[in-house]
Amino acid sequence: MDQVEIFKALSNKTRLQILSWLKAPAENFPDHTPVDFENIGVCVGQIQLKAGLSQSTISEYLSILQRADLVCATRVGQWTYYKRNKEGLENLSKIINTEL
Amino acid sequence: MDQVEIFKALSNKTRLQILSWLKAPAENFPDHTPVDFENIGVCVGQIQLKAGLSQSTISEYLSILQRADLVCATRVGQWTYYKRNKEGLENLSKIINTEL
DNA sequence: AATGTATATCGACTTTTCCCGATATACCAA
DNA sequence: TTGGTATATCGGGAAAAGTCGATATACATT
Repeated sequence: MDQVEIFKALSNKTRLQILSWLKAPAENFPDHTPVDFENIGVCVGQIQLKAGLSQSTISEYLSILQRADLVCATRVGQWTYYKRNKEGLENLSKIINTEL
Repeated sequence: MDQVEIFKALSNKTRLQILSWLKAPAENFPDHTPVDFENIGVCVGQIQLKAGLSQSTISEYLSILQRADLVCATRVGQWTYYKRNKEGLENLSKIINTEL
């Protein structure tokens, strides 16, 4: 993954918020249907509701975050659940600590 | 400093390169006039030469990095020397490790 | 098969970023 | 004070990102 694309993914207030929300899904999505979102994540609709932007925008934002390896997606039925990508975030941390 | 602005500053190939060059100025700017650039940094002209973009572009890029607290500037005579901002980079690392 | 719900993709418009050349400013040297 | 060098700022045109509504796709239910 191109480093620039990682930072581009993070240079948007809403996308940064999404990532921070996904760090603590239970606190940030208390109304989420009780699937095991600590493991599979939060569905697009809940994120959209919280973000207050259009469905299409949030869907695109999530795929930008996914392309940057910052979140990962799991499709279950008609829902797509997104959660933090731990490895991608650790990789980012390493980039900052060793290359910049 | 707004977090988004920090990531925006980093979402450009040239600006990322500048930051990585400034991590090891002695290796990356061997032709630099022997001022103590480990301490005060590298002047704009040398960075511009290495980046291969126009003077105005590099000057602007450096001020974007400075506004994001990623580099700091020292004016000496007609030169402005830029170096890494250690604190700003540590702060960024902390943001990623604790908030994302 | 028909309908309903969740998400993804498309087309368009607006705002922001990229990057330049030209000009301004600051400093130095003769 | 005149001219030279280094950097900063300004104005602009092209490209990319932000964001939407409309539409497509995928799946579930009847």
